[in-house]
Amino acid sequence: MGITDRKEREKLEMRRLIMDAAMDMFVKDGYEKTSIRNIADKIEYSPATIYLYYKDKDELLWGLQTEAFEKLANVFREGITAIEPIQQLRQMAKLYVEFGMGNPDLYDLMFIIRSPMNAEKNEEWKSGSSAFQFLMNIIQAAIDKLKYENVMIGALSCWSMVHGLVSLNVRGRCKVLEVPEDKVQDMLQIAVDQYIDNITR
Amino acid sequence: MGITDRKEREKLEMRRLIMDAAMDMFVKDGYEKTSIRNIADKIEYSPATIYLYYKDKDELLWGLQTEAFEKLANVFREGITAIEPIQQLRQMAKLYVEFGMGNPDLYDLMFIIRSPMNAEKNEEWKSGSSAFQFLMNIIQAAIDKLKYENVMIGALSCWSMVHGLVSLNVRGRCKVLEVPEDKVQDMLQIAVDQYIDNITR
DNA sequence: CAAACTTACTGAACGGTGTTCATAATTTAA
DNA sequence: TTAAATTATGAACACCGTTCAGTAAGTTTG
Repeated sequence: MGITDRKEREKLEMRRLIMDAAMDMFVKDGYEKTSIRNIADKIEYSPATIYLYYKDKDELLWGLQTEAFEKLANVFREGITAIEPIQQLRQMAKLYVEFGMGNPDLYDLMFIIRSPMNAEKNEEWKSGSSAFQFLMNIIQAAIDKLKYENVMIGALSCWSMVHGLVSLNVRGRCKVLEVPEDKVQDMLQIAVDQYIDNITR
Repeated sequence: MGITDRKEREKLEMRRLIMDAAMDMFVKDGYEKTSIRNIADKIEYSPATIYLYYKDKDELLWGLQTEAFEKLANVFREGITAIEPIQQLRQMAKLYVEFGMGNPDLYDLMFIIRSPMNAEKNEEWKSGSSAFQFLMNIIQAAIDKLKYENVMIGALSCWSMVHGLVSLNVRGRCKVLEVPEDKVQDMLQIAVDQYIDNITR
């Protein structure tokens, strides 16, 4: 039955149409402007139609999040060129911070916003998991040269450090430093480098 | 003129009434349930009345944030008993994490939510600043025993570490660890302790 | 004391949000 | 061609923050 196949295809195309419009708006106009109604407007469908393809907004955001993680994965794939694990860790940390500072809305979606973490609880946040696994692998490979005793706690610590720096910045808490914007950016990189210095034996 | 004084008093009382109701709801029911309309309901006034005492919701949240910082300051005042600066840092970090994990909604307000950071930009986030200053003082006092070269970068690093741990948790990103809830809590403390070990000479 | 003025408060509305559902339009099957 | 199934939507619901004309209360003045 070819019709069923076409229907299947059309369903996927519609989902793509919605996803792409949503991602566009998200990257260009940020989270706040990305409402179901606005997305519907953009693709010239009724808001109700979107609900035929996505259960609710959370599910849609969860889809966006997954794509955002693919973006970050690509950044890592292309940017981590070193062979030496410690160097890899350095590159990874730098790329992470750059990604976060350069795509604050996507970063929000991936690591800060509460919403999409509620959708499909049993999908286990697969996209995020694999990024974390990637970090764990690097730390595992470098464990002899690191002061960490436990790979998972090490990975968590690394991640927390860079996430802490990025998220405090993204959410405007670095005002307390009373230091100009670009100076803060430098401080972040210094802090990251210093951190890796401190955890290497 | 006694009347003007009374009016002044009544104005302050009304602001307190609103603040208290808002704080109550925030702590008890979280951010989402705390709407202007709900607060108005609780204090048995019209929503419009609240706007006679607070310019907008941001200003109200900013007030809540300030009070939350006072709470945290009290936690520090009572909980930091050590004399030795490194020990003080240890205590502070522990208290910070406990506070964040124990009061996730307040933590949100103080360090994650975007809203109240827009209100009154020139007030310079005084409440947050003094908490950071407090951290800087401790690090300054311990600088000889720390691997930091710069007090501010050191303080930023410390803060980022604990904030990273807490905020990843509060926002449900620690699911990737695939480890039970209480185990994560332990890992946090280990990570914090380890971090302080790593930055001490 | 009554009238004029000032202040405090509110109901109703505006434009926005996510979401649902009966109904209409279209496509497929008989 | 007609009946059945799918797909799309308009209108509504219940929220949200916010504004503003109008009312009610308190204060000052004649």
